[in-house]
Amino acid sequence: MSPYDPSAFPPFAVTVDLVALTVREQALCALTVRRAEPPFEGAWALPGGFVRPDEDLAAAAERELLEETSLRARVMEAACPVRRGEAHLEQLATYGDPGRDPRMRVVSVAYLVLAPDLPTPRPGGDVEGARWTPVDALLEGGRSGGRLAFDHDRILADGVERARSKIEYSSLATAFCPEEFTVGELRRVYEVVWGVSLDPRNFHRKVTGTPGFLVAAGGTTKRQGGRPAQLFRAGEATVLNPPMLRPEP
Amino acid sequence: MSPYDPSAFPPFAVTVDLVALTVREQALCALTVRRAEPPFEGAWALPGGFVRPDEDLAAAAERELLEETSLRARVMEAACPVRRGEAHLEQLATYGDPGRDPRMRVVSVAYLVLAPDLPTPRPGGDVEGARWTPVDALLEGGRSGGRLAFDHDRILADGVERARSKIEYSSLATAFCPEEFTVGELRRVYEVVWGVSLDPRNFHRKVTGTPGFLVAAGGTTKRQGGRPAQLFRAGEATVLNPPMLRPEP
DNA sequence: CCAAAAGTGTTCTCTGTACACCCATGA
DNA sequence: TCATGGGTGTACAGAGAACACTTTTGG
Repeated sequence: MSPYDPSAFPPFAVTVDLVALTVREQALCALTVRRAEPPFEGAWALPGGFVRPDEDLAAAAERELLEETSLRARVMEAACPVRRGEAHLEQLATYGDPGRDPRMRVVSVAYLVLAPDLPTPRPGGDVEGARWTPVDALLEGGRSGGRLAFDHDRILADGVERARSKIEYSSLATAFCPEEFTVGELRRVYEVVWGVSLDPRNFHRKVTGTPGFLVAAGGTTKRQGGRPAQLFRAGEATVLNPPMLRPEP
Repeated sequence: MSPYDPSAFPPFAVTVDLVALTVREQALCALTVRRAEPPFEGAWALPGGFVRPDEDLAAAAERELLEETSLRARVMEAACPVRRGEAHLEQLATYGDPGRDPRMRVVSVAYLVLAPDLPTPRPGGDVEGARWTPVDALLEGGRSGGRLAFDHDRILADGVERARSKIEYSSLATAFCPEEFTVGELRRVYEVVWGVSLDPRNFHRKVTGTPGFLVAAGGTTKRQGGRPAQLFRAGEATVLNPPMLRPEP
């Protein structure tokens, strides 16, 4: 059996699935779409679709995201900080269990998207209903709210875990923030994603003291509650050294 | 365009490729095979092959590894320490650039294998020549020694980087060791994989002081040079907290 | 005035680092 | 005896945790 006989390879379908996360209303939310056809008709699922014959995997993920949310993402390469208005996109893992799709053999490459909160989570194109759903309701509370189609529960769980661990040692938490943000807003991202509460004083010293993490945006004030806060943008740093420590409960 | 029309999916070939690493003679080595057919006939490549129609991706990786090295691997799931004689296996990433194989569209799921040094790196089955090659020669020194086939240089680089960062915060370095090993042998693993030298005294305190990392194997001595050293086995811990810090040069 | 969020300073503790020193073997 | 690697003790510096305290807004 020669490893590359072009005529004898088994037929596989290849898709991309998206774990698109954002922070909305004090909750970590994932983008879900409602399936319009069987199997799992009417069930919620992660957005995704076929990779086209001459399309790169990451390009397929970007296209699907754009089609369903009109959100532009940018592939994360080493030392590539997220830019204005663009979401962060990275490969998560590949799921190819035989039988994960009841009709045929489908290998799905999952991508993780970290996006700032959007004014409208407007569904676009051919998708019936797309919306942001709190991941807590989809994962642990999923017994009542209903499970996601296929193995998307596991893909979502893997994506959430990747996001939780990655903001520990990278500057990726800023991908959840708008272009300009305050230290308190960034702290709320960490608190929501990790489900903990952090000391505001120590957090402030930590993030402002890490070179390259934040740069002052000049504009020095904004209303959030009490005293006006300085505005920052994401700096050039991509890795946090020393990392942000996740407290244990 | 419905996302799951069984008759309309584009044809893809799906393969697994292995980045199998071990520590031999003070060098981090990767398993390479020599290609017997075009394209890249005669060139070195990572071992790999087609996923069978009803085979899970991880099972395909295990099968390929067994066929080419008679090495048994075990899929790494959360909280699953490596066991006696078995290698560690985890999914690395998926590579699907159109044109990465000149003949057809091939999506390759790469797996990372961390193995102890083997008595014989014996090639098995239908593979012409399989051998362990120092990764330094394959990566930076690759200009002279010759590049790997396809995009395997990049896959190998990603695998090495994953291994380097993963032994920082997990107990995976023990996967490079035989079942029973000394603290000095474990330290040499870190030194070779990272390409640094570590303080033996502090390293000893660190690893023996981390609960669950090492357990004394009873047998208390062995000859390695000077004074006899205690023998240990890998403990139940999988994550290192606090992590092992990689010194900067 | 009070509540709420933004910042700053200080103290304590923990752990990583550097290095002196002793132990047990082979040659 | 010396060289080699194994293992312990100790002192110093840096960073995280806890928290007192000041600043600046809105109500």
